[in-house]
Amino acid sequence: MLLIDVVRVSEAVTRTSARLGKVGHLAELLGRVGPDEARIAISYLSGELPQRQVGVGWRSLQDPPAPKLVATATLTEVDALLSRIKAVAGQGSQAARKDLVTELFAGLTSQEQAFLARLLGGELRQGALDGVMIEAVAKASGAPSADVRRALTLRGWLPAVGAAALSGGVEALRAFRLEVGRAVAPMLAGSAPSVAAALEKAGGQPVALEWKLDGIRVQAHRSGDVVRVFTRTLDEITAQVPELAEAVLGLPEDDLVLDGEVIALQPDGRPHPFQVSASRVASKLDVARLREETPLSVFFFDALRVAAADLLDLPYSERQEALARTVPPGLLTPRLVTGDVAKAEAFFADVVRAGHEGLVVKTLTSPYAAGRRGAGWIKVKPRHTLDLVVLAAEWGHGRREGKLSNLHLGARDPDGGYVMLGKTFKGLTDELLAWQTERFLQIADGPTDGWTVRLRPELVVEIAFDGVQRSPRYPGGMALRFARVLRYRPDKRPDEADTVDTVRALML
DNA sequence: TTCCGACAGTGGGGTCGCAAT
DNA sequence: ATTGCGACCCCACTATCGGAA
Repeated sequence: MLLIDVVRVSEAVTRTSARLGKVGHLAELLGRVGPDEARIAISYLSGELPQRQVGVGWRSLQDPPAPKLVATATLTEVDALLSRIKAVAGQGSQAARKDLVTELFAGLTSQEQAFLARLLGGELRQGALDGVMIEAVAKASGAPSADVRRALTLRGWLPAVGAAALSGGVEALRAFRLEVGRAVAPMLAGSAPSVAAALEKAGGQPVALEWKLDGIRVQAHRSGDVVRVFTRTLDEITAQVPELAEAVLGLPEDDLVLDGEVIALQPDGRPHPFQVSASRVASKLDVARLREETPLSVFFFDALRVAAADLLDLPYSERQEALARTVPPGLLTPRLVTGDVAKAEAFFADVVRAGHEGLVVKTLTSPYAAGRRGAGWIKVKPRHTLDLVVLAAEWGHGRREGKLSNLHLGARDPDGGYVMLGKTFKGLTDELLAWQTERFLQIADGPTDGWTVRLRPELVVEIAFDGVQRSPRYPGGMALRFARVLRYRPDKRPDEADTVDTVRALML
């Protein structure tokens, strides 16, 4: 199959707004792709590369070579070249990699070049990723989408699942099993604004409340004396977290898959800032020294496999029993089972007082349904707010083209002026985007680089955020974590906005 | 007919490792 | 030594579609 066939389908999918229409276009193509190329086609059309990353980003694609006029490149050829680029990028020379990128793009028409550039940049933007592709694979193969989804949970990679479905149908899908040593797609949580709201979502039944630790999600696999550890995106980090391997090897079972969180704790048990945990887990050099300085702790909260028995389909309460039989209390995430709102709120106050992030509320009956947010797990975190001044705004991309979107936020400096604390584009409705674009252009001030529009500091906006973190980037040395717009405050003047001192107090 | 769950899109700050400057 | 880039860790929120109620 030619690359251009895939590009044409991608363009048709982009033009179609109805989800079922997108599925139809994708399924039609999957119906005529050969078995060797199914994996590649599914990968490209769900917005990823079979190689995952190849070390080529938007910057490397700034000056593409002259395009060809006739499309002749096959999927197999393009895939092989990308594999070579990945291999070269892994062993050094930027120049060699650049030559291969040029060779690849020189063999493509401008239409194909544009597609591949977006694919490499991770910005396909055709309105279809895994969710839509699952339906397309189901339609093209004749298998129920539930079987496709289930196989994806266990295998963690849709192109492999899709290729199996297209060649072997539902039988092939049902042959996928949890395999120790290969990561499972992790179960994700939705969110609620308060503990009471989370309990209500759970339907008034007793629920489990678990401490939410602000570290790195880990999935630990043990087979005999071999332990492997994976992140939420299924990347392996075994070498970076030796503490975790040792902890798992100390357990009485040797055929295990556990779900948990690693976090750097201070000697008094309070958590380090998230940056410290993230830095520790990301560092690959001199891990032995780093673990002396910043040891990691692990807390497990779920068991997917214990003593060679798969537990994913069991209700959460039964997985908990298996977990408690296998893992000593010191390695378990603190939890409380209750249906009582007052008790739940007291537990929430406990976790916040201990310096942790919040709670995850879990229904006792839900199976381990990977990849779907909001089903059985709901996170609750405390929310801070500040009234800040809009200092500038940036023009948006994609569906926000032509709208001023990303706000630069400033706190008032009591000595005069404003100190920038970060940016946000979150929480804006289309109506608000339209309003602020018009309003900002009235108060635009000073030169623009064509991207950022500086504003007279006149508008006050109420911002919600999760916390204040140290920042090397901003002049005040601090930045807001996960800032989002709640509403504009036309009732407030800029000289009534919150001050940098208020923000600094929140960081301590 | 209305409601609501799932999905895609739009980007945020911080950090590491690597190659080039 | 510093800088630019790619990748990935954490993530909130809105709009939309289409099946469920």
